[in-house]
Amino acid sequence: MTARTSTESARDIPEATVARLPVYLRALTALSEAGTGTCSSEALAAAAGVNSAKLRKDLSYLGSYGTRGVGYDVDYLRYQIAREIGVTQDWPVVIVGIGNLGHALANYSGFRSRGFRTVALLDADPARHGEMVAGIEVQPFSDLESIVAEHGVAIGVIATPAVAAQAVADRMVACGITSILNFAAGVLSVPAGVDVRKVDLSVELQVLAYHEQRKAQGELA
Amino acid sequence: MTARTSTESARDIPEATVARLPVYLRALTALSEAGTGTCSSEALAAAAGVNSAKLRKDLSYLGSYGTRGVGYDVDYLRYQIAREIGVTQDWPVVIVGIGNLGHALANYSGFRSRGFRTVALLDADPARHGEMVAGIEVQPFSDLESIVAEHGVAIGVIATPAVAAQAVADRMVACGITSILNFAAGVLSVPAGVDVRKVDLSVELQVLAYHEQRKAQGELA
DNA sequence: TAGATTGTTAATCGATTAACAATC
DNA sequence: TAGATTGTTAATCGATTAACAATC
Repeated sequence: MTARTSTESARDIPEATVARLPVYLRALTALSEAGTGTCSSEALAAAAGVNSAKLRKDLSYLGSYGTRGVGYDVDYLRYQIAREIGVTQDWPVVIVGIGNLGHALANYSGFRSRGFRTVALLDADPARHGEMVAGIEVQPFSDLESIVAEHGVAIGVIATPAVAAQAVADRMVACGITSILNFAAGVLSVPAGVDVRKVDLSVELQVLAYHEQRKAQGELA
Repeated sequence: MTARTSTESARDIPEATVARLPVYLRALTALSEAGTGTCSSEALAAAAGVNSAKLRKDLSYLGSYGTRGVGYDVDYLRYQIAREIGVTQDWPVVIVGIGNLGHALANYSGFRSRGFRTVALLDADPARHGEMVAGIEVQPFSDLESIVAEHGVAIGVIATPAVAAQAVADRMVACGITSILNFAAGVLSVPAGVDVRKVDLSVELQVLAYHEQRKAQGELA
C-alpha cells in the first residue's frame, strides 16, 4: 500500500534467494580480496557453488546491477547485496548459554566480520559469571533485559541445553528481541512476528546417514 | 531396475521430507520418554512444529504405519523412522579441526545418542596432539587414512579454518569418506557421489538480519 | 454404528532451469 | 559491427496444503 521510491529495495525476495545472498556476498568478498574487479555470472556462480541461471535470477530480484556483455563490478555488487541483507549496519547480538558451543560462537570471527557485534554473553550458572570469553565477561542471565534495552539488541542466540531454551526464548521475546538463532534441540514456540532459525547439528548428520545408507544398499544390488 | 521386496524401504523420499524425518524422530523420542503410547498426526505435528497435513504426507512416503481412527504407536513409528534414516545402526565419524567448534562438536551429546560415534579427533597442529577432548585423544591429521580404514568411517566432519577445508575434504574423499558435514566457510568441491552438507553460522545470522531490517523498515512507514 | 483419524488425491504454490532477446 | 553476457520469460519440477474417501 505504501509507495516505494527508487532507492528502496524491491519487495518480496523469495526465501530461497534470501538464503543464498550471504553466499554470494562471501564469494564476492573472496573475489575482491583476490583483486578481481569484474566477474561474469558464470564465474561468480562457480565461486558460490550454484549454476549461473539461478544466480542471475536471484540477482534480478535486487535490481539490475550488472552490465550486459561485461559482467558485474565486484565491489559494487558486493555493496548492493550487503545493503540488501542489512549487513552494512551493525547488529548487536546477545549469546545465551556459554557452554562448549557458546564458547565457540563467542570466538567465531565470522560474526564480527559481517556486522554482528556480540554485546553480551549470558549464562544462568553463577559458576561461569565473571569468566572472560573472547574478551567479554560472562554475565548473569538475569541481566538480559537491561542489556537488550541498553544496546538495542534485536537478535538473540540460544546455545543452552534443550530444557532451558523455551524459557530463554520467552524472556528474549518479552524484552523486545524479534530474531532468534536457536542451537538448542527441540521446537521453540514464539509469537508471530518473531523469526526463529534453527541449527540442528544432529539433523544434518542424520540426513547424511540417510543418504549414506542408500549408497550402501546400492552396492549390494 | 532391481526388484524390491516388501521389507525394503520405498524409493525416492523427497529431500524436504528426509530433512524432517530427524525432527519427527526427536519429537517421538520426547513423547515416548513422557510415557505417551499413542499419538495422532495432529499431536505429533504440533510436537515437531509442522502442520499435520505435511506430517501425514511425509510419513506416507515411508509406508502405512498408523491406524485410522486411532493414530500412531509412538515406539513403533519411532523405530520405523529410525530404520528409514539409518540411525538404528552405528555410524563411526571423524572430526577434523579441534578448535573451539571442534571441541563443542566432540562434546555434543546429541551425536552419540543418535547412533553417531566419534572414533577420532584430528588436527594438523602438533601442539594439540595428545590433548584429551571428550575422552578422546587428539591425533595428527596424517592418521586420517589409517583411522578411516580401521573403523570403516563413511562420515567426516570438517571444523577447520576455511583455508584448510578443501584440502581436508580431498584427503577424506581419497580415502573413502562419502559424506561430509562442513562447518568451514566457503564452497567445497567434491566428486559426484559424495554428499556435502554445510552449516554456515554467519549465513543464518544474515538471513535473520535481512528480515530484521525489513521489520524496522515497516515501522517507519 | 458413530466418531475419529489416517493415507491419498488434486490443486496450489514456490523454486529451478533453459533459452534467448536485449544490449553493452 | 561482432562477440559476450545480462536480465527476463516460460516451462518444468518439487513442495505444500486442503479436502476427503477409506477404514479403524
